[in-house]
Amino acid sequence: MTPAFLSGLNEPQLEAVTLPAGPIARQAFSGSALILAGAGSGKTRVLTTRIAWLIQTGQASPQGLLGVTFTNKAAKEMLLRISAMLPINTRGMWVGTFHGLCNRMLRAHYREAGLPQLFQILDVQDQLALVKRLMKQMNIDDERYPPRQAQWFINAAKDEGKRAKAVEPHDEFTRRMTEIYAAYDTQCQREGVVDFAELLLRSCEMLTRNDPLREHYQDRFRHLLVDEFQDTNRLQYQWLKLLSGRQSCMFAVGDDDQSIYGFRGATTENMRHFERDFHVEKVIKLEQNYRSHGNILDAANALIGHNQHRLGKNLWTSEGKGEPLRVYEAATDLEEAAFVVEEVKALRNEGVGLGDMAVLYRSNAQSRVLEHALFNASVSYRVYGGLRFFERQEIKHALAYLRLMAQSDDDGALLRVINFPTRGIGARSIEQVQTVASERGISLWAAACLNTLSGKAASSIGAFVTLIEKMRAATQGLPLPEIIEHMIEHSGLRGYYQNEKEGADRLENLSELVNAAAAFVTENDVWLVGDIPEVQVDAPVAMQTSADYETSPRTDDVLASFLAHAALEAGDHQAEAGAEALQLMTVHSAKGLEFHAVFISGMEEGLFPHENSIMEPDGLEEERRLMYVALTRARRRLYLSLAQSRMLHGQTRYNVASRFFHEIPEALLRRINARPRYQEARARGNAVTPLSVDIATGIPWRIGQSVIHAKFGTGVIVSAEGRGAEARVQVNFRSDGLKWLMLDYAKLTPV
DNA sequence: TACCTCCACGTTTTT
DNA sequence: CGTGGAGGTA
Repeated sequence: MTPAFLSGLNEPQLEAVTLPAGPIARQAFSGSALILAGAGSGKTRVLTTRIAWLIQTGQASPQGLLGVTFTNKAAKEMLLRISAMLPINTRGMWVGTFHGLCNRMLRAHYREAGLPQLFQILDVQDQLALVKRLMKQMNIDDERYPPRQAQWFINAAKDEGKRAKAVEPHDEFTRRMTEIYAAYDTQCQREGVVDFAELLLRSCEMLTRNDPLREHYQDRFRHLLVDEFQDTNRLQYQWLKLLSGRQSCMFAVGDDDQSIYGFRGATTENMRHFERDFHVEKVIKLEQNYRSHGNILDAANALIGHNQHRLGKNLWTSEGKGEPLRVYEAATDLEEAAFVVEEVKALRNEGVGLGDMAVLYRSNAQSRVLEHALFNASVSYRVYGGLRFFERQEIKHALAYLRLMAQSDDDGALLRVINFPTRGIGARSIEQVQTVASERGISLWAAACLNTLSGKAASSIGAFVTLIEKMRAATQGLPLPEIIEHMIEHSGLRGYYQNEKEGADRLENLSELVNAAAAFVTENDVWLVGDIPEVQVDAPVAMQTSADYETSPRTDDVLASFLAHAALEAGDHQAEAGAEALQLMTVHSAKGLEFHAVFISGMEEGLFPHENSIMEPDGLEEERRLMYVALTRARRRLYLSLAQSRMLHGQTRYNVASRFFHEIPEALLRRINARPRYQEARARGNAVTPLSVDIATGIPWRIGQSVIHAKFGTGVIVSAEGRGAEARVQVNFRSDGLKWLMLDYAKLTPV
């Protein structure tokens, strides 16, 4: 009998879903599979159907498999689809993000991991604050050693699986960074906090060190299924390997052509390593695309074909060719934006939903001009990438109070709120506490609790300590939303924002936090008491038992879970409000999404591909993959637009068209306007400055003029100086960058 | 302590 | 051109 959920799959999809797995072969890991799934080829469907099939056919129990994704959204989607196919409760399944699953594991085995029971998770902001604090304490010059770079260094090292002592310092800079890293780790341990990368690293170390524990999980997870495998970094791959036993089958789905997070340590090498380490016999390719029309796919295939390092695949569709790609060349960024607005309005009038259109750009800075134009035209739009709910100032303050109540050694939390709202604890008082803390190697909270402070500090800080302890005592045993309610009231946050002029929104967000907590409790009650106990291991190691969890969840546990949730799932980048809004986002954010119509704006050398990427080893190839992602977002209509001049960093820049135009067959492109000429643009009042050179020759050289040079190829005149025979122009060449040329000698041809 | 002014900086960012 | 952080001043 064929399960209903298998119907409608195409041949390779079906093959992937029903690939024999398990102990058929004797070789370790055999049965593992790599699914090379192109954009829009039904990757998520294959992954979830595979899970359903494994369970339905009795090859796996819901508890015996592990499903890993990168985003919370993908994890939710996966669970949703599984429960649509099978009548099972997905709640206790180990399906989640790398970080979420690591968090779960570390909570269950906090002693083995060497962590306090209620360890807190630092988000990016918290982490940076800690690094800064530490560097100040260590007297490190933050000019020579910028804290951001230290943070980057630490995360990069952790993503490689390296502790400070494993880093080899080649020079003074890395030596210093390593020092900071070591101190940072010590401090985190002292405070009982972990950053994102630490969740992974700590899990890996625990599993490596603790044989019974590792064997327990290896034995339990017979099937490991990984989404977006091309985005895994070394550490994540190591984690997956540690969880795979001799009986385990790994099912990895990914697309090397959509690997766009190399700058964060993701490496497609993992795909090659995977084939080798897990004895993958056959790579299944999903190449039929269900999203886009043929011309769009042809363009994407042609473009990505310029990359050298590929596993190789070609998308195709059974749909027609559709429309050509529309290319619009504007004189200025303002004109480009105006074009987008007009076209969006036209499409809307044709019946295309605003929410089914997106404007993509390479970098966030490009959104401003677009927003401005859209706002003036009263087109509703939504920009991705703003502050998320749990990252808002008032929410961070509230969370800091909660963190302090749960786990007082959290210095970052203490520093955030010890004088917010102001309660007369100035820098001097805090300094006193810090001195005591560092002298004795204890947390700020512990230092504040000692009676060693003098003068004004003693009483004000004593009052703060009492405040926190009172709130803790008063909320003991209360449901989470009431705890938060109480805290907002008694911490003084409510009072503070009530007096603020712009406090209304913030107060609203604080109420929203209470709602979020209520929702969290409702959604997770089973998880808290029901799931963790089965992680019990009967092994001769000291390990907490299920008994710890069988009673109803302690207030602290619920609070800690909620705080972890807040850190790991900071919320949507912006509320879903008004789905009928044009979507504005970076190409990175667009990954995984699709739209009827897509505008890729800023198709210029220096912007896309980004100038900084050209220097990096795999930089251009990653930019091309990024472009590939951008192209494949569109279902029916695709616009590529560029501006000859654009305001960037307060200066007008003149860029040439992106090289990616030359990598797409001209037959697929339709240029929908004549190349604007600068004179005309100027006449229309656009900022195109005439060249200050004396035009003795009669050739109307102008700033922004596109030219061709016999040796350097195409470029744009960027600036000029001198007159007559002395006249020189600076030209921005596509391949060779900026060059100064004597007008009299260089044989420039206007384009 | 709060506000203001000046200066430096300016890819991408699932967790 | 805008922003955010740091530092100075009322």
